[in-house]
Amino acid sequence: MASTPDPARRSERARLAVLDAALAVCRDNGFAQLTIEAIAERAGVSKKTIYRWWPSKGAVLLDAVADSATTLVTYEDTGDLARDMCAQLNSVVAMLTPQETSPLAAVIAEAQREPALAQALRDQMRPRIEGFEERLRRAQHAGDLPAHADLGVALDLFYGPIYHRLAFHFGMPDEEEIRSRVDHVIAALRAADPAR
Amino acid sequence: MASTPDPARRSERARLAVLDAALAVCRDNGFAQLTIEAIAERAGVSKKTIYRWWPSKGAVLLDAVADSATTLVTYEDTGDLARDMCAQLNSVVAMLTPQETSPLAAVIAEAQREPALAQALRDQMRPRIEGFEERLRRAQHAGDLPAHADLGVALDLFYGPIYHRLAFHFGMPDEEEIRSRVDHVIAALRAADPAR
Amino acid sequence: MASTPDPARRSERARLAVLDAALAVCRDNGFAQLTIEAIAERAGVSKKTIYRWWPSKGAVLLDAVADSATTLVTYEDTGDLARDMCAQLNSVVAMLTPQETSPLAAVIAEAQREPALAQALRDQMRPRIEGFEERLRRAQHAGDLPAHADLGVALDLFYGPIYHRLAFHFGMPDEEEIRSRVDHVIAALRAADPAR
Amino acid sequence: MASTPDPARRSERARLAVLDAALAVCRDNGFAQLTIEAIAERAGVSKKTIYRWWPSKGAVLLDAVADSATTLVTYEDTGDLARDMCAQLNSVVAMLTPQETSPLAAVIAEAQREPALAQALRDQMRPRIEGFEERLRRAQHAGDLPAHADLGVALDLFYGPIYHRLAFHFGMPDEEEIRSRVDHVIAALRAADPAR
DNA sequence: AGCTAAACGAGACGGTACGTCGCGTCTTAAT
DNA sequence: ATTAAGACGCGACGTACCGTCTCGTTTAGCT
Repeated sequence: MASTPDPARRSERARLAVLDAALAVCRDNGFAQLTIEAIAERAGVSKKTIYRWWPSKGAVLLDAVADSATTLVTYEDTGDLARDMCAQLNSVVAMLTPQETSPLAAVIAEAQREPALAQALRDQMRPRIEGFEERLRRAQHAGDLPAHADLGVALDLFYGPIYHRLAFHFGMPDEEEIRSRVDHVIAALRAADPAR
Repeated sequence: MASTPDPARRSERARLAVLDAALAVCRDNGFAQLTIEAIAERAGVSKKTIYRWWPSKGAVLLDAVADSATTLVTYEDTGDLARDMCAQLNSVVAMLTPQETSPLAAVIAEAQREPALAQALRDQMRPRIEGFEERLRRAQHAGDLPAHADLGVALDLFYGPIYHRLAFHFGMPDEEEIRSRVDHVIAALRAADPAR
Repeated sequence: MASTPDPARRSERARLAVLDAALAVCRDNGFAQLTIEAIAERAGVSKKTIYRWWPSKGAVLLDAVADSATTLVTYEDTGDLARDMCAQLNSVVAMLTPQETSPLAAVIAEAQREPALAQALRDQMRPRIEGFEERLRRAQHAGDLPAHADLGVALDLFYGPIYHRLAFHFGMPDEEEIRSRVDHVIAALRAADPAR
Repeated sequence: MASTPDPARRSERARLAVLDAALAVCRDNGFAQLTIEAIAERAGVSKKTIYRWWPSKGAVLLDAVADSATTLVTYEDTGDLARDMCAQLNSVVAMLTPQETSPLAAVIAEAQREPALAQALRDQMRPRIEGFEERLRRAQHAGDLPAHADLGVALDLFYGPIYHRLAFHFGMPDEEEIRSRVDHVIAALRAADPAR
């Protein structure tokens, strides 16, 4: 059995060239022009090499985005929850701006077509969500949030505005808008009564 | 010059067949199989006819979705804001379930590729948003929400969770989850202090 | 059932452009460069159009050769069998010269790889062989050949030298060589004793 | 400079495995499946090894065929020219049967695409042709053929029928057909008058 | 009611990208 | 240094849809 190639023989040069090219094509030519052939040509790599190591162009892009966004996994803790959340959300917004040429936006869009990519994207999100929850738990211990605050609700409400805007191309929220939404969400989490 | 066809001569039969076929293909075969050719074949219509009346397959789908979701424009007013919002959001969730074959989800996904479709989608959303804002203003007059509540924040926070889930295929929220998020948002809107 | 396209809708322009391009590419670039893509590009035609109407590149070439060699079907009858056979064989030799860029040689070579093409080639040869046999029968009636002369042997011996040379790239026979072989064959047919 | 490898270091095991595999793949899977990769896999040899020692897959096949047909170089001399020629031709026919999987037929077909292989094939044929001519010269000395018989004509006419059949897939001649053609050719060579 | 111009079905067309195959070159590790 | 293994850049393969374009054939609106 030899269905999957031997990773030991993999060319690091080709791998990096492909990931770079994927980001470059997306940034320069937009999502629509982002084809396997364009990536291959820009990377100076054969299509075969791409297909050997990635199942789809979405997977290439996901890898590329993941490589270029490792910082997002860790959540700062300045002691000011609102400030930390704003920093994090503004980083995400920056990655999604401009929406038409954002590799991350492209991955998300592609995931709507490819269930397999959606799965991979979700897997890749998991550590970030854990970082998020950890930060929130620290806030709970610090007394910034009540102990009973629902972290699932928090995740949806903190991140929801960004993806609501993304879905309908309403334009990404600016820093002020982020701030007001963060404040609302923190207020909600503090006000919520689990005994309702 | 006769670049645009005469709408008076338009075949209603063909129009309905196309819209039905678009929904049917999306539901039966999923987003990936949703091509103009598949719609044309299923509708028993020539591709030319589709291209004569719609600029793209996304536009067909948007029309089809709009036709099948006219009820969403108007917001109920039972006097209970939380209940009304839950009803509305549950309707949206129902339209997006299952995500893989939801025509609305497909339109949103397609809009990520086609800026023109994104524009059309936004235009088509406007009356719904106005309905939403109207309902919220009634809530303000009824004293359910403070007069200074930010309707933009409200829109993002009420709808955000759905599209956050959609983007990453986290699974649509169930009724209970909707309820808890709606409650949080209403609490946030009540708690927020504009003088901050 | 609609596996084969409707010939009534076929574009004559495209058909001729393809056949011309096939011959041109073969003549200009040689057999090795003769690809479907090269033909399509030269013809200003999409690959799909070629695949719609021909099963393989060999079939295209066979059609092109057949169109350009209709004259070979009919055998002259000047009353001089040797002269007529030489004329015919020299025509064939001309079609096979130079061997490296001869479309007919290419068809024959391709037929070695594609049994289906070999069949088509044989079918397309049949009327020529009938013309050959008819000419020989006239020679028999004219007393130029004995009545018992074996036409199968005649076919093999008249044409054999050309294809022997072709197979091993010995160089096509010139007119003098053709003449001597024709004379030998006629002598053989006259000398043969069926009662052996 | 070390462009050519050192033959002394050549692995005889690999060499034989490659030649065997070439014949085996040709016989088992036919000409179309006969690729360098298939040979390498079947031989348990790396592609690099093949490319180190042979310029092309045709060359491999030619070597393989030559190794397996050394007997054809020498012409028997039983004193009966017709019988000896029939024996020789029947041997060739046997090598070309069945045509679709005959390695020799494959070499000839391949030589139509690769001029370099055609040259090598011709070179490899030379000793056989010399054997042929020698046999014919003995026939001349024995009085079986006239002294002025044209050996070039003889070569074309004796071998021509086989390659005529091969080119058009008419089916190889059986022993009886070989016999009748040989008899005709001998008759022609005896009848020909060089003073014509 | 008949005429005529459009919209219609069908589907061929020139393209672009797809995902695959085999080529001939190359790199690596193990004899 | 040659070998087995196999990744690599390359280019052609045959396919799928795209959006455009004829074709006859309805069919709707005007005479």
